[in-house]
Amino acid sequence: MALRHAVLAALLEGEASGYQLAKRFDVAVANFWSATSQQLYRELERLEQEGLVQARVVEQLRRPNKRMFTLTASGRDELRAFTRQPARTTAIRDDLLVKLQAIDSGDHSAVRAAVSTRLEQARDKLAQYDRLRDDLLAGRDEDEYLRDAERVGPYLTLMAGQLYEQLNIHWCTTVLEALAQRSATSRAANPTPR
Amino acid sequence: MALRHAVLAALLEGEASGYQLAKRFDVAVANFWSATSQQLYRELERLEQEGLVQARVVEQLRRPNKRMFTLTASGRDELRAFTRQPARTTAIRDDLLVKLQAIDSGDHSAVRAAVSTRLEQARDKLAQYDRLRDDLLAGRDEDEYLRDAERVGPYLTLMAGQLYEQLNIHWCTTVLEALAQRSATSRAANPTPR
DNA sequence: TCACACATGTAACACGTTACATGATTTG
DNA sequence: CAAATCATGTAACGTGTTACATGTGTGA
Repeated sequence: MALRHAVLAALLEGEASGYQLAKRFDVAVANFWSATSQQLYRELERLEQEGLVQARVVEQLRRPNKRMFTLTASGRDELRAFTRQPARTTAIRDDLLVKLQAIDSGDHSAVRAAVSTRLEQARDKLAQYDRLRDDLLAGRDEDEYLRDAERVGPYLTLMAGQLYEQLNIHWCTTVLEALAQRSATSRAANPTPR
Repeated sequence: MALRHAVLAALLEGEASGYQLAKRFDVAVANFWSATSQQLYRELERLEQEGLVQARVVEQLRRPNKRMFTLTASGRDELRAFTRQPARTTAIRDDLLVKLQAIDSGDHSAVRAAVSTRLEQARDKLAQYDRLRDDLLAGRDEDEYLRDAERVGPYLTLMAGQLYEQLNIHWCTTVLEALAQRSATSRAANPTPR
C-alpha cells in the first residue's frame, strides 16, 4: 500500500485534479514512483472515502467539471506516520536486464538496439531533470538551497533521479562497448545457440 | 508478462527446483528481477503446461519429492523471441524515495535512519556482488572474460547490480550529509509542519 | 529444544495494466 | 482536417503479496 503514500506526497506540491496528478507523476514524481491515471483515479476515490484527501468540484464552461484534491489534516498525519514505518527493500524489475541476461541465447543485435534506446531515453530524462533542477534552485546554489529552502525532499529525490540516469548512461555505454568488442573478435558475431 | 521470461532466463543457468530457483532469484537474479517463491511455483506450473519448461520428479528419501525444471526447445525459442521485442521502460517504485519526498512534513530522524539502513544494505549487497564477480571471472581479467566466456549476459547484469549499489552508497551518503548540514543551521532541527 | 534449511503448495486479496468509452477545445 | 490536450471514468484481466498449511532433517 505505497501508492497511496506516493499520492499523498505528490499532493504536498499543492491541490490537483486526477488529470493534473497524472501529469505530475509523469514528470516530477517519476523519479521515485510511477502510476497510470487509472490507478490514480481509483486511489483518489479511496483516499477521499477515508478522509485523507478532500475534493472540491470546479465547474467549467465547455469542459467537463473537474475535482480538485487537497490533503486533509489526517492525510498529513498518515504521511507522517508512513515516514516512521520501516522502508521495505525495493523490488528491482527491469525488462532490459532480463534481455541482457539472456543475450547469449537471444538476438544479439536486437538487444544491442534495446540498450541504445535506453541510452537515448536516459539522456532525454537527464536533460529534463537538469531543467527541473534549475527551476527548483531558482538561481541559488546547492548549499544555499539546502540551508534555506522550505522543502528539501523534492530536491533530494530529483538528485536520485539524476544520478540514476547518469548511471544508465554510463552502464549502457559500457555494455555497448563490451558487446562491440566481443563481436569484433574471432567468435562468431551472433552464434546460434546449440 | 515478464516474470515468465525472467524465469526462463534464470533456467539458462541450468536445471532447478522451485525452491532452488527461489534461491537463485534471491542472489544472482536479484540484480534484475525479484519474485517470491509463490510467484515462481505458479509461473513454473504455467510454463510447464505451455511446454516451455519440462519437469522431472526426483524422489528423495526422508524429504518430499522435488520437481526439477529444465528449459525446452520452445522455451529457448520463446526467450529468443522475447529479446527481439521492444523493451518497455522500467517503472521505478521506491518506498524510501517517497519518504524522502515527504521528509519536510514527516519525521526527520526516522527518514534519516531509513537512509542509513539503505546505505548498509547497499554495502552488503555490493560485497556479495563482488564475490559473485570473482566467482564468474575465475581468475581471468575482464577483457579476457568478455572475449572468451560462453556467456556474457550474467556478467553484464551483475555489473549493473554493482553500479546500482555503488550509486545507492553515493546517494545515501550525500543525502545524510545534506540533512546533517540542514539540522546544524539555525533552522529548527525538525520543525513540526503547520 | 529451538530455529533454520529443505520442499511444495492453496487461497484470498491488493495492486497494476490494457482496452474501451465520451466529448469539447486547442494547435499544427 | 487531424492530432493532441483536457477531463473522467468503467471493466476485465494479469501480476504480486500475504497468510496459511505441512512435515522432516540438521546444527547450535
